[in-house]
Amino acid sequence: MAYITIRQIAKAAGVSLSTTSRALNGKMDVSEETRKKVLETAKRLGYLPNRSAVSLKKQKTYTIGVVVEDNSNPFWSEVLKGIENSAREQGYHVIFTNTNRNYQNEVENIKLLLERRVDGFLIVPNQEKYEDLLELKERGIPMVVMGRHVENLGIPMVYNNDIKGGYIATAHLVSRGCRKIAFIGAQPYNTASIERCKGYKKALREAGIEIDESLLKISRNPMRNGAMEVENAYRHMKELLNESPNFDGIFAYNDLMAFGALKALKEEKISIPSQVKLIGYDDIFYASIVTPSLTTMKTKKQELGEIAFYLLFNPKDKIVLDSKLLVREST
Amino acid sequence: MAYITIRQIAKAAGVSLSTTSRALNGKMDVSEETRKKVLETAKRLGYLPNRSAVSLKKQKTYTIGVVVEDNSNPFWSEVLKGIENSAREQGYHVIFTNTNRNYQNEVENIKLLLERRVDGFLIVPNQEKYEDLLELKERGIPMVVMGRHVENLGIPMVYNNDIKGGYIATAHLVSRGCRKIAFIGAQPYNTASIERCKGYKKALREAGIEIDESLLKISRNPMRNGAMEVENAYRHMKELLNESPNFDGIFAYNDLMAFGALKALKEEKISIPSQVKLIGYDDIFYASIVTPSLTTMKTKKQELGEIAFYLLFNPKDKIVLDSKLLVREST
DNA sequence: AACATTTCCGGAAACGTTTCCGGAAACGTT
DNA sequence: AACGTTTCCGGAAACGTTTCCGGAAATGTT
Repeated sequence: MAYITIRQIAKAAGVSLSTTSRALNGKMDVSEETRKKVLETAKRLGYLPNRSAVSLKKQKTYTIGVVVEDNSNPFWSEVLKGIENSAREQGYHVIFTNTNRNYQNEVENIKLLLERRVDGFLIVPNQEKYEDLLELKERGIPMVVMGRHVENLGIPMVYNNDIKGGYIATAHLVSRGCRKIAFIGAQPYNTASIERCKGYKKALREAGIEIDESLLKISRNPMRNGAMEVENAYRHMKELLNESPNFDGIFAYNDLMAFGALKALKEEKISIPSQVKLIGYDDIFYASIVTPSLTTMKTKKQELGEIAFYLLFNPKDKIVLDSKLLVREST
Repeated sequence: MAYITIRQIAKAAGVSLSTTSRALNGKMDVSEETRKKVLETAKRLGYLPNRSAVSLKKQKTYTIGVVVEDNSNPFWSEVLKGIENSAREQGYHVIFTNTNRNYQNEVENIKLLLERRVDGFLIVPNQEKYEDLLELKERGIPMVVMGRHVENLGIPMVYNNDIKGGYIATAHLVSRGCRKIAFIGAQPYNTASIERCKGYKKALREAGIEIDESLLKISRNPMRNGAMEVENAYRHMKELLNESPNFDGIFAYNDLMAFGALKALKEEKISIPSQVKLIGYDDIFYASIVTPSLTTMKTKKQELGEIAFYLLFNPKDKIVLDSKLLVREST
C-alpha cells in the first residue's frame, strides 16, 4: 500500500539521505560500493520515486499538455499517437484535453494544465481569438501551435501547406475534366480551411475557370465532433443539390466532410466518379475503406505530432509540411 | 514567467500563510473580510495553485492513468472521451498510455504511472498474463478493467455481454437465412473475442447447425493498430475464400475486422448482402459510412468509459453492458 | 465583572525529493 | 612529515502546499 521513500532506503542501506539520492540519480560523488548497496536495496524494497516531490524540487514536471479540438477524430488520434511516442521516448507524459471547439473550454483547459505546471503546451487553437495563447507566451512557457497557420503571433507552429494542398487537389479535379467544382469548407475561422480554399481558387484561376460563389460552402454550424462534421457536409451537399446542382466535382475540407458529401450523393443516386468526382483531405484510415474509395491529399499525421513535440524544446518559427495526392476511385 | 506562490499572496494581503491557504480553500476558520481580501489579491496576482505541491502534501494527485491497447482505434477513442468527460467533471486529469498490445509496454506504463502516484488505473489488459494487475491490486490502488472479462482476479470490471452479443449477431444472420456462417476472431487470449465466439456457437447449436471448425478464424498475428486489424481480417477472408468458399454469412469480431472482410469480398466481386451477409461489432462511426453500410452490434462506448471511471471510486464486482443489434445494408 | 465559549489567526511541522556546502578521510607530492 | 588534492559523505535548506495546535480577541453567559 504505502510507497517506499528515499529515507527508508537510506536507513535500510545505512547511509544518509543525500547519498542515497545521489546514488539513485547517478551523480558522481558516491563510491561504487555504496552505490551498488543503495541501488540493490532500492530494488529490493520496490522503490518508485515520487514524481510530485521531484517536480516540486526541480521545478519541472516532465509532463506536457495537449489541447486539441476533438480527439475522437481519426486525424487527431494519429497526431496524438505521434506526440505520445515522442514524449515517451524522452521520458515525458502527456495530458491531453478536448475543447470541442469551444473557446471557453480552451481557456479552462489551459488554466488547469498551468496548475499542473506542464513543461510545455501543444495547442490547436480553434477560434479566431488568441488572447489565451499570447498570455501563455507572455509567461514564457514553451508552446507550439499544431495544424493551424497563425501569423504574427511569434509562436512556433507546425502545419500543412494547405494552399499548395488545396491547389493540387483542385488541379487534380480539373485534370480529370471537372469545370464546375464545389468547395465544402469548415468554419470561417479555421485557417486550414481558409488556405485550402485559397489553393482551390488559385487552381481555378490558372485553369481559366471563373469562381462561382454559389459553389462555396462554409460551415457556420458548430462541429463539436466528427459526426457533426459529416453531418454538416451532408447538409451542405443537400443544399447544393437543390440550389445549383450542375457541378461535376467536389473538394471537401477533409475526409470526414467528404464522407458526408458521399452519403448525400449516394442518396441522390449520383454516381461517383462518372457524374461527380470527389476529393477529400488528410487520408484518414477510412478513406481507403469507403466505397468508392476516396481520393485525398495524404497528410503527415504522426509526423505532425512528433515535430510539434520536437519544436517545443527546439523552437523554430515554423515548419510547413507537404501533403501528397493519393488517387483512388472517387476521381 | 515565474508563478505566484501562496506566500506572496500572504505578504501582499498582509495575512499569514496558513490563513491564506484556508481562505483559498474555503475552510471555515477565516472571517469573511479577510477571505475576500485574500481571494481578491490572489486573483489580482494571477495565482494558480501548484498541483505538485498539493499532491505531495495531500497524497493525492487528482490524476488517473489509462492503459489502453491502441488509442487510434475509434472504439477506444470513444471510450477515452467518456473517461475524460467524467474525469474533468470531478476535477481529475487523465494520463493515457498506449501498449500496442505488448505486455512489456503494459508493465512499463504502469510503473511510470505509479511514479506519478495516479489515484487510479483504468486498464485494458492485453495478454493472458495478469501478474502486473495483481501486483497493482496488492498495493491497494483503485483500478478497473475495461472491456475485458477476467474472472477470479477480484478486480472490478466493466465489459460487454459478449456472449449475448455474439448470440444475437449470429442469430440475426441465421434469421436472414444463413447456414454456413464464418467467425473472424481476434487473438486467442482476447476475452471479448472468446465470448463472442461462444455466443456464436450457442446460436448455431440452437438453430441446429453443426459447427464447422474450418469456418473459425482466430488471429495469431500481432495487431498493433487498427490498420493491422483490418489487414488480418482481410487475410483471413482470402484464406477462407480459398479453402472453403461455400459460406453465406460472416460474423466479424469487430467493425474494423468486418471492414477487412468487406474489402476482400469486394475484390472477389462477391455481392453483399445477396451472396454473403456480413455483421460486425461495436458500431464505430464508420460502420454507417461504408458501402454497403454495416450491420453491427452497437456497444456503449462513452458509457463504458464513464462507468469505468465511476467504478474506480465506487467499486463493484462488475458491470456488464448490453449491446444492441443495428441492422443496416450488409445483412 | 468574572468566566466560558466562539471566532479568527499565526507558527511550525510535514509531504519526498534535490542540492549546496562543509568536512573527514584517503591519497599523492615534495 | 607536512601539505595540497581528491574522493566520499552527511547536514540542512529549499521547493509550495496543508493542517495541527495553541493562543488572542471578541462575544456570550451568569
